[in-house]
Amino acid sequence: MPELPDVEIFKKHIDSTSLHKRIADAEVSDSGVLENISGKSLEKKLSGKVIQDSFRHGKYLFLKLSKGQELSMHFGMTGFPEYLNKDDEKPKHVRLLLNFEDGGMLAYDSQRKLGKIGLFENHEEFVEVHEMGPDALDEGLDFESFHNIFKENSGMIKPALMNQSKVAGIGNIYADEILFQARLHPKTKAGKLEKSDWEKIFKAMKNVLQTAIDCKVDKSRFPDHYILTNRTKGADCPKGCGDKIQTIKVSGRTSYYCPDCQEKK
DNA sequence: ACATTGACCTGAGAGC
DNA sequence: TGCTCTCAGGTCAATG
Repeated sequence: MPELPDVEIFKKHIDSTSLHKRIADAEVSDSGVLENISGKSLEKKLSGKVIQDSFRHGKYLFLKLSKGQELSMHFGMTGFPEYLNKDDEKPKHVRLLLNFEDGGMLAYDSQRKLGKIGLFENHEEFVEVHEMGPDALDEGLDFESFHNIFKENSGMIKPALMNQSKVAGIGNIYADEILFQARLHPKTKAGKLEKSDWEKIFKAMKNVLQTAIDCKVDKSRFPDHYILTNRTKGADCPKGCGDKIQTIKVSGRTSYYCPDCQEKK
């Protein structure tokens, strides 16, 4: 589930519950999710630190700790953070637990362990090392720079949008939504797109991602004309064109689209 | 350079 | 109820 809007909601959750709290101690219950550090050493580095700030870049979240370093969190397909009060029941697959001095806790849960936690100097360095593109909602990412990133691309549009080294934050669900709103078939070759198509994609990208955040990624709040509210094969096209939603594999991932609204170029 | 496939992990849901 | 099969919102490496 965690694409850019989900992670932004995670960030807000952490900001409102865990910011400025001091970690009394940390428990790594599965070091399989650690990226560049051992469980013991991460526990040691975390204890006594205060979470001073948080940042998001694409699907990654960073917690800035007192005395420097930042804890990076990626959530894979099934991960999420959850703040807990003393007697709250813990989620099922906690891999890292931060115990705050005040008795509260911040859990990092990841059922499938596809996410990663690490400790880095700062998120700017992290983004560089991982060769990530600009965040999709970065205000500095205007249409010109967006167009420049993609215009030479020769592959299909959907995998290009999901490529984190071009623009960071878009995954399978939101790529489908962006292309549905821009009325472009997911297999369209990027090279065939005109500037006006890129403008549509750019607008749809900013709009869809921001809307998802404003809706707190709660499906029931999304606009009716969004495809992700009824991601079902054979469902009626939410634009009311009369056609039915179909699925197709695009670079290994299932894509939902409307054959009538999203004609292939 | 790009597309495709499988691997990484685990669990939910469908079908029998 | 229990078994097997398929699928899942992410990424990475290997192969064609």
